Amino acid sequence: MTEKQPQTRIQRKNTAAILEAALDVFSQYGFRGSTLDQIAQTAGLSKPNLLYYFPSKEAIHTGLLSRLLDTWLDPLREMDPNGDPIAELMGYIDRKLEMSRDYPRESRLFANEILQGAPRIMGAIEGELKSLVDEKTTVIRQWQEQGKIAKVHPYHLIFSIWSLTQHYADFDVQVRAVLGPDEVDPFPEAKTYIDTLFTKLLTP
Amino acid sequence: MTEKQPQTRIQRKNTAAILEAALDVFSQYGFRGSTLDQIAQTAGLSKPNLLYYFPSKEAIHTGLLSRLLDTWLDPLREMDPNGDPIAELMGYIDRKLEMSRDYPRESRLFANEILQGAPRIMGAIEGELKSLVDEKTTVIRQWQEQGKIAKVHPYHLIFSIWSLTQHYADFDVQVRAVLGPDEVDPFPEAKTYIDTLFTKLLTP
DNA sequence: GCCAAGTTTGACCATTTGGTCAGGAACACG
DNA sequence: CGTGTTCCTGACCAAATGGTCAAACTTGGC
Repeated sequence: MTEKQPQTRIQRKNTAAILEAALDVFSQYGFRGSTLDQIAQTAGLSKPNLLYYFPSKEAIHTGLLSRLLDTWLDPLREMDPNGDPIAELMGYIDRKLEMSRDYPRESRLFANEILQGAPRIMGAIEGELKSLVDEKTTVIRQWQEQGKIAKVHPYHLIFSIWSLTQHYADFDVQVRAVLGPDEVDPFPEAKTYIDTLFTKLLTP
Repeated sequence: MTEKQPQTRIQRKNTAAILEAALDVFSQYGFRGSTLDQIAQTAGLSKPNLLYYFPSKEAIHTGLLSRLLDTWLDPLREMDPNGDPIAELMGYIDRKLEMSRDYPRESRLFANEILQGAPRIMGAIEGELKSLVDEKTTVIRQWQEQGKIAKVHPYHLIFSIWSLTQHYADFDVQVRAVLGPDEVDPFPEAKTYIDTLFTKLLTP
């Protein structure tokens, strides 16, 4: 609310470096498992200097999360109630998978927060996220009434999109380990698989 | 290797209490985010007493993980190459979902470990887990050659089963928050949804 | 080139953390 | 009931952790 935008270039540069470093660290170790020293070192700053820009460890984490949630929900927001139902849903699914490929740390940061019981983000989940999902499931239900897509539970449809796409970010090391060293990039095949899956599921 | 089984009843009782408490704590905060004091308190023991049974924090965690992996892979092991393909796969899926319902902490412990890059379990993933998956994907491929199930990427099929079922354990708080306070138990509907999904996907 | 504002740091602090240890309490068992 | 073994604890330790602060150093605008 009363927050001011960074003014000087140094401020802009350093807050960005801190958030970048914090994303690295928090996404891997979770809030409690991460240390300020670790973040400071990754950002190339001293710890007191870090605390010059953010008042506390918690503030950095909160800063990251609030920043994240918005972009995180964008793909779902883009789903157009007036577009072609199958195309809109497949578009959403593909965008979500691309986010897992391009922003795996963000996905893991989120996963870590939820795993720990979402203590710092429950409000946004029960608020923003839930209302967006409520809105979009209503659209999905309409599409189903019109016979445009198969009748499956709308909320669980959303959950399945989240889980299938985010899995490739959150469980990346497992996916790569199981596929073996030959497979370099699992995403192309993942896309094919997921597209097939949802096409078969949603075609009425 | 040179480990001995707990001998006395007190040993049995206390090691069990410790592992139980450690599961509670580690599954929520991950290895680095958990403290011995927390585990000791949850187990109802003093910290030195805890360290009388386990030599270190790491030993408790390792003990938990090695114990877990075996039971965790059981549902997949049970999949019978000579049974009916669809029935066998659906059986596996249902068993996996039941594990998410009945052992959510184990699922979260695993998720936490993978999120952190699997530093303490990589060996088992590249070894035991990978060879089991390799074995079962071969079976799946045979089923596909015989035209018994649809031809989809076997490895990604396994990944999708893991992700969809474990999501209900790992992201439990999010699922419940989005479904709202009326929905008490998301699992019955989840089972229906997932069964539909894989039936549509796998039917040739 | 000066000065106020913005930036950085070393030294420091209280608390927490993983872990040790000597000794005492409880137990098993002849 | 005695005694060796198992079990438990309070006191302790060094290192790490989140955070503070006064003082020094840069920087930008005039």
